[in-house]
Amino acid sequence: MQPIAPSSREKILETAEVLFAARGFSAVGMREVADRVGLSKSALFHHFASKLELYLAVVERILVDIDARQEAAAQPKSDAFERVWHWIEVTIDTLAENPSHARLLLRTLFEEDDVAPEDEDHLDQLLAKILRRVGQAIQEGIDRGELRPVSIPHTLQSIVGMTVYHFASGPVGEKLFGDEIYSSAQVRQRKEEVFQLLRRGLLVTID
Amino acid sequence: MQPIAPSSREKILETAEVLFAARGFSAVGMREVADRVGLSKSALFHHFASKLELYLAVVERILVDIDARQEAAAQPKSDAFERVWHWIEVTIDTLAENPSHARLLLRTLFEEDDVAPEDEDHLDQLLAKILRRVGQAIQEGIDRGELRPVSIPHTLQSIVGMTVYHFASGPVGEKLFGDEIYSSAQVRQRKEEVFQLLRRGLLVTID
DNA sequence: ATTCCGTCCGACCGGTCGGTCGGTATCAAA
DNA sequence: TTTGATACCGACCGACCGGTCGGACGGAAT
Repeated sequence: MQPIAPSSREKILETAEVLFAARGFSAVGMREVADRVGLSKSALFHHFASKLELYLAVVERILVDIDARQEAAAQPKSDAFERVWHWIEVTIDTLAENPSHARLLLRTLFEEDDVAPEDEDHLDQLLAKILRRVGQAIQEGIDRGELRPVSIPHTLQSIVGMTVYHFASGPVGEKLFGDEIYSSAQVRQRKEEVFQLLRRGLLVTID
Repeated sequence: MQPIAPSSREKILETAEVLFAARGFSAVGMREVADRVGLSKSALFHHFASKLELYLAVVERILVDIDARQEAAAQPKSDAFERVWHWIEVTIDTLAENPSHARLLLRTLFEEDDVAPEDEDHLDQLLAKILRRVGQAIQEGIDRGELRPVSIPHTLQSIVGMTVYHFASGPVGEKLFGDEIYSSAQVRQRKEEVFQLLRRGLLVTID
């Protein structure tokens, strides 16, 4: 299913991502996507069999991107917390770079699945892979006595909440931070705040 | 605008809350709400001028409830962190009691406002009041030297992320916790995990 | 008995939704 | 030069959307 041609398909995906991220699946019409891309609505259905398929392709693209970025980030660290933090930092970077990722990700995390069983499974596996990577690092830290014996699922939820939600919180976030959530200074501070909170919260001994 | 009769209006609000929370504003039709309540669609428009007004009424109801619960929770605590934590605990209780609250709240937090300026302001003020209450308590703790000099907005975002997101995360949360997020045991553990993370993360000296 | 009002309904409106269909232009392989 | 596949379009479809309208029913006040 690759040789359909890259250019238009890619433009459709990018445009749809922004719209879906901003307003959600059902509030975005195929007509609107088509107009923004500069194609006819029929052309969209040439590239994607249905609206749902387009949506799933958008989500998968994001998950694959995050997974690849985490994978690419080498981790020669021996320190358990440093390894956990390294992955979190990479994820924060990708979320801060493109807010649409964060918003769309948050949607898929808490929205009821209207999804077909087949593709749902695929996306779930991608997501599980990303979470498992961080979860296992925490578990190893606990086993080695470096980290407190926290609940892995609960800690993952906290991490997701502190990262994905932060960069997805649109109007409210902008009200709290004055429209500068995504500025490099604010991103740096976000990292620092989360880092301190997690370090003190997770480590057994703080130096 | 009170003597419209409580019964039907209340049933509409409750039904709409569940639907809006599960699938969002645009994915829910007035016909569906009407059918679930057992009324005709026209009857809904008798009680609420438009779909948007119904949605705003649902959101306001939730915010007022949370605000009232926080207000009702007396806080004779002299300890700064205990006061902060007390409010967080109350909020966690209300979110855990009715998942629809958490989900709908999360939606309004990060979804773009399609809202009219007037009512938007009203809801924003309610939300700001709830956040300010916790924020000021943290600030006082910092001023008194009990809490680390953290960024108030960032800390608020972290708290929201750890509480609202957790109880709003539908399928993903259920996959992590085995369909028991809202069980009293899991809620208790959630409190404990968040408590430990915040206590160690915020306090200057941990005893 | 009449008036009035809150509550509710069925029928209907214009518009938009996701999706289909027949057809055209292009280009490469035969 | 024909064939076939890719990319695209305009016109169209049935279903459904939020919202309106005129009227029916019942109880309370006059």
